[in-house]
Amino acid sequence: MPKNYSCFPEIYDLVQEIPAGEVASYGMVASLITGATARIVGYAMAATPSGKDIPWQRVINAAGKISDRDGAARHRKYLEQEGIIFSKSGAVSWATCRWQGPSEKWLDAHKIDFMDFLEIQANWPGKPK
DNA sequence: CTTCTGACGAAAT
DNA sequence: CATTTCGCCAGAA
Repeated sequence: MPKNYSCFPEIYDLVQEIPAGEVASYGMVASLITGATARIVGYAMAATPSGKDIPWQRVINAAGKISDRDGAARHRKYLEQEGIIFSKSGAVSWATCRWQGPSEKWLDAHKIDFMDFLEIQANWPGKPK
């Protein structure tokens, strides 16, 4: 497994914008960060520094499932404690708990035009009507 | 340079 | 739904 990517700090910064009770996919996070891909975000979560208040558990895969290896059960438990509901097949409902995106403050700080953001957001999973 | 390997994703079956 | 296939991309060996 790789070690350090230059975009990790930015990824962590964005993940901290996700509130309890909501979840995002690796791809969603990557879509807002230049140079990042869903895979890179996955690596970042695996290397999340402990004790820095980074809600890594709120980032799951595009299928709405936990794609963890060993700590899958623990991962799911954390989310359930935050109010996330899992279906019988083990997936969350994007329509009800999907993160809607970062604050405008974050977008501004990272120089992302709001209209561009809306375009990106429109392609996120489980498009809420 | 080549090959392998992922906390991934989308499309096809 | 679940599985398979292929695309993806930066490190490690």
